[in-house]
Amino acid sequence: MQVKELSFTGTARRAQIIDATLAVIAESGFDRASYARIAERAQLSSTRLISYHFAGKAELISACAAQVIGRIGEWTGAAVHAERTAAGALHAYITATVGFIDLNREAMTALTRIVLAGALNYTSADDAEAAAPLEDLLRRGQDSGEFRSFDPAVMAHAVQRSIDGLPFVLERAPGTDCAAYGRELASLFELATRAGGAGSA
Amino acid sequence: MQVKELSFTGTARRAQIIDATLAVIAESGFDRASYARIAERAQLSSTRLISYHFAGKAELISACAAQVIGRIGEWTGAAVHAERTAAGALHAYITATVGFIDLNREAMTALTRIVLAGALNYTSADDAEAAAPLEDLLRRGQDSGEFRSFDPAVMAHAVQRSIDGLPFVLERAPGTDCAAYGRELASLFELATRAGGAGSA
Amino acid sequence: MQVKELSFTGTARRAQIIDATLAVIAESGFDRASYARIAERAQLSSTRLISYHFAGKAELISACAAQVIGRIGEWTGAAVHAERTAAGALHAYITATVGFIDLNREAMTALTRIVLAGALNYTSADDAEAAAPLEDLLRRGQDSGEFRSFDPAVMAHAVQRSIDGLPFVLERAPGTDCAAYGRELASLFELATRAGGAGSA
Amino acid sequence: MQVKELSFTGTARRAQIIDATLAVIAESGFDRASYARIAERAQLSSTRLISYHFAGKAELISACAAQVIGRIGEWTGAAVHAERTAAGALHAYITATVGFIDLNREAMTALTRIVLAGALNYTSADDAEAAAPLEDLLRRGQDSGEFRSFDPAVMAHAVQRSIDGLPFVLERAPGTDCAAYGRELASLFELATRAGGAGSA
DNA sequence: CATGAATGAGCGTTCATTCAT
DNA sequence: TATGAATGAACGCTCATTCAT
Repeated sequence: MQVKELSFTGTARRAQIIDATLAVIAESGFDRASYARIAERAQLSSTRLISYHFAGKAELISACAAQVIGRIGEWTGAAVHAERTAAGALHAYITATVGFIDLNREAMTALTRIVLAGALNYTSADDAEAAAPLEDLLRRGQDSGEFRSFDPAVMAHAVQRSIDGLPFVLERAPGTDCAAYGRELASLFELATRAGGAGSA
Repeated sequence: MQVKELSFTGTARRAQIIDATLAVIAESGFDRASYARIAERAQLSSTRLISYHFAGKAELISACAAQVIGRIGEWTGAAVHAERTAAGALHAYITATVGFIDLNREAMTALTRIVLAGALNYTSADDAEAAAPLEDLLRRGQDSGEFRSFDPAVMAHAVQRSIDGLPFVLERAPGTDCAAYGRELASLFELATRAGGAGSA
Repeated sequence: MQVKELSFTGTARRAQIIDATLAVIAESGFDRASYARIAERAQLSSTRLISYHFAGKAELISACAAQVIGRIGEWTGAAVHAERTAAGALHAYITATVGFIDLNREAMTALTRIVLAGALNYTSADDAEAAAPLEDLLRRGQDSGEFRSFDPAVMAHAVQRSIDGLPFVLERAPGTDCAAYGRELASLFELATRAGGAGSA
Repeated sequence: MQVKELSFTGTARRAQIIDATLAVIAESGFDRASYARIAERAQLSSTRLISYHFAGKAELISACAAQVIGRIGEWTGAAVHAERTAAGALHAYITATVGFIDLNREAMTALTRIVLAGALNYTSADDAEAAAPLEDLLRRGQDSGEFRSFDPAVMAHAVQRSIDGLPFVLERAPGTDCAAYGRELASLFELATRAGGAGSA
C-alpha cells in the first residue's frame, strides 16, 4: 500500500471532509452520503475536491471509519487497562464504550451505519482482531475463576451488540440517561458472567 | 393507511415480488436491491410490474418487512404463550427466535438489513409497539417476583440486539450451531434477570 | 450470450442510434463520440435512451462495427464469388471493396476509426477469421500456379492496408476518383502476385 | 509557429515527458494517455509540470510525433540517399523503414496511434510535404524509365500503408521476422513498379 | 523552475418512476 | 392486468487546466 506524504493543508482538508462525511451519514443515512451532499456540508466549491483528496469513495469511507475506531480504541483501551480484575475490566469496557458513544453520538451513529452497510471490506482476520480484546478478556476471567463457564464468543457478541445498539436508541430517544444505561448493562453482564451463581439452564 | 382490494393474481404477483426482493437484499445488500435486479430475479418482463403492484419503493420494502415480521411474530408468539412462567417465556422467546432465524436465514438477513438501513419509517408508536411484547414479559416477571429489579427497556434491548446479530454471525460462519447459540443466550439472560442473586450497581 | 428479443420499434431505435453513432465517429473522431453527442445527433430527448437500448458503450460500438462489417462482407463476397480465377477474384476483391468504401464513406471512416481505436475486443481467432478469406484466395492462386511464390500473410496485409487507407484519403481529398483508385490498386497487386514475371529482388 | 528559448533543464524535462508520453501511448493506447498517467510514468510530482513545459495537450502530442518523425526521417533519408537508382532507393526506403520500426517498436506504435487518432492537425501542406519524398522518388523512377506508368500518389500510399501496418502486426505477433517482412514488401513493390512487365488495366 | 491545491465540465452508468397502449 | 418505451436526475469518477506561492 502506497503511503502518500501529506501536507498540513492536505491533512486539514481531509479532516474537514471526513467530519462532513460522518455528519452526513449520521444525519441522512449511509447511502444518501453522496459526494454532492458531503461537498455541500463541508462547503466545498465542488465535489472534485473530494476526489482530489481521496482515491475514491471506499477510501473516504475507510478513513472515516478508521478515525472513529481509532478514537474509541484509545478511549476504551485506557479505561480497561486501568483495571486489575476481569470483572472490573468488563465493567470498564462497557461503561467506557457507552460513555464514548454518549460523547460522540454523531460519529458513532455514522460508524455503526458504515459497518452495517458492509462498506468496510472486512477480512476474517480483521474481524477476529476486532473481536479479540473483548473475547480475550472474557477468557482470562474464566481462566482466573472469576467468570463461570460459557461460550466466550457468544458472550462477547452479546456484549458488543448490546452496546452497539445505543446509537439507535439515542437517535430515537436523545434524552436517554447514558450513564444509567451503562450501569444497567454492566450489571446485566456481571450477573451473566460471574462464577458461583446457582447454575444455569 | 389505504387498503387496496387485491385480486388473486395480484396477491400472487405481490408475493412473488416480495420473495424476490428479500432474496436480492439477502444476497447482494440493501442498496443493491434495485427494481432492475428484483425484476431480473423474479423473472419479470419489466420493472414496470413492480411499480404497478406497489406504490413505490418504500411500500415494497415495508411489505417485505411486514411479511417477515408477521411470520416471526406468529412463530415466536406461539412458543411464548405456551409458557406459564416469565422465566420460561423469556427462555422460549430467545430459543424460538433463534430457531426461526436458523430456519429462515435468507429472510432474516434481509429483514435485518432493511431495519438497519433505516428504510422503515418507524414512528415512535411503531417502535413502542414492536418492543412491547418482550418488555411486557420482563415487567410481568418483575411483578411476579421471578425477575430482579432492572430497567426493562435496557434488558429488552440487550436481548433483542443479542438475538438480532445472529444473521450476521451466520453470514460469516454458516456452520454455527444455532441451538447451542440459543441455549447460551438463554442461560445468559436467565442469570441476568432472575431474582435472588447477589445483585449489583 | 443472452439474446434479447427485439420489437419493431426497438430495432428501429437501435438502428437510429447506430446511424447517429457512425456519423458522429466519422465526423468528430472516436473518442469524441460521447453519449451526449450521439443523443444530440440522433435528436434523442436524453442520453438515457442509449443506455436503455444498449447494454453499454462497448455493445453500442460493437453493434456499429457489426452493422458495417456485415454489409461490406455481403457486398464484397458476392463480387468475389462471381469470379472463377484467383486473379479475377483478387481484382474483384479490391475493386468491390474500394467501390463499397466510395459508396459508404461515412460508415467506412467510422469503422476504420473504431478498429484502430482498439475498441473491438478482437480475439486472435476473430483476427484469423477476418484475414482468412483474402489470404485463402492468395493461397489458392499459388496452388493453381496463377500466382508466384510469396508470403501470403504479408501480401494479404499489404492489400488490406492499401485498401483500408482509402477513407483517410477521401477525407482529405473527397474528389478522388475511386474507380481509378481501385484500378490502380488492382493493377499494382496483379503485377505483384502473378506468376511468370522476371523474378524478384 | 512560435519558438521558445529553452534552457538545459527545460529541454531535459521536455524530453523526459515526451518519452513517458510515447511509452504510455504505446502501452495503454492514445486516449488513455492522460496527464495523470504520463506524470505517474515520468515520476513527476504533479501534472502541473506537463502544463508548465507544454502549452497544452495538443502541443505535447505534436512534440511527441515530431520527435519520432524526425528520427525516422534521418534514418530513412540516409539509406535512400546512398542509392543511385530509383529502384534501389525504393528498396532502401522500404527496408530501412521496416528496420527502423523493428528497432523502435514502442515509439512507432505510439506514433501510429497518434496519427490514426487524428490527433495531429495536418494541413494539406503538411500532408503533401510528408508524402513528397516517396512520391518524388517514384516520379523520378518513371522519368528515368526505370518504373512503369502508374499513379504515383496511389503507389506511394500503398507503400506507406503497407509499411505502417507493421507495428500492429508486431503487437500481435512480436516474433515476426522483420527483415523477411521487409524483403517481401520490397519484392512486392519492385514487381509492382518496374517497367517492362506485360502491364495491365 | 517547481509544486500542491483547486476547479468546472464532462464521462458512462444506474436510479425509480411515468407514459401510452 | 400487463408491457415496452421513455425519462430527468443523480451517481462516482476522470479530464485538462489554472491558481497561488
